[in-house]
Amino acid sequence: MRYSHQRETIKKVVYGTDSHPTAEWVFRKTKNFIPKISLGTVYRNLKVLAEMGQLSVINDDNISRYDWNTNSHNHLKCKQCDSLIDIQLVNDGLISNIKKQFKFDVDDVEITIIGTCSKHIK
Amino acid sequence: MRYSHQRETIKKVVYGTDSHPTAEWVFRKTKNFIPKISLGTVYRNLKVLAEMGQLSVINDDNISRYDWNTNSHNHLKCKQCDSLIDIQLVNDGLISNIKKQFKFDVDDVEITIIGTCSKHIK
DNA sequence: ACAATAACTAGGAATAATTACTAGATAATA
DNA sequence: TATTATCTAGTAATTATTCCTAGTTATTGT
Repeated sequence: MRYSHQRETIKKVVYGTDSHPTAEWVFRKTKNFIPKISLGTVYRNLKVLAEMGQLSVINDDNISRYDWNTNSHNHLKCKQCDSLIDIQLVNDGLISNIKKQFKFDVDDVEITIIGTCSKHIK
Repeated sequence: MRYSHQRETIKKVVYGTDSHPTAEWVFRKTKNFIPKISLGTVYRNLKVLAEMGQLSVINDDNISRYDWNTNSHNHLKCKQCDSLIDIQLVNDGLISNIKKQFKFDVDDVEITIIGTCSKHIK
């Protein structure tokens, strides 16, 4: 893996927000630093960064969003403002339970709580 | 909402499998009964059936899959065979906990356990 | 049974997100 | 500094899905 200015900049952009941005958003932000960057480059580098474990990919309503937080964590998704908020749920015993009950080797537990955030509860 | 042979057939196809099929799969299967059905019709009717609460939509790796099981339930996703298996996790107190801790009104809890199913553990 | 009509369909065009391709640019290396 | 393997910009292609439209069909009142 060779050094690339584009990749480093893309990484900094993702690391600089908690908004779980889309590729398009990262593209627009990165253009501020590298005006001639192309969308394909953004997609390719987001993918390799994810493969290297330097960021994680969230599947939100059939579009990919990216997250600098690679620790296992969960999300609150507000239907009103479409925002994703990081939370940490403790699932003590869940994984070993699944393993026992279903003979299923767990790699990851994805939990998304869908609803309405405090800002939008009337 | 008028009766439609196409919609009823699409519904039967989804209700006849546990495989959480994609629109494409439903399209191919439905063609066995209505050879001239169009993919657009399948998409439109899967959408209205979901809106009517007669089936649910699962977001799997940026493609939509459909499930006759509209009760709240969770999934095991095997990375080897790409299958989704229904499970029922009890989240006693989780929802009220979220409500209290984050002032977040919960509509739905999506849990997907990713890993390797019993068939593919070596 | 029949006409009127609103909802539905097939077929294809359009859109959105993402990936693939290619000629030229650039980082690493000797 | 020359070589070269990897990377990029720009664009074409692909995939999943939605939109559009002329024609079809289920429903309703007569």
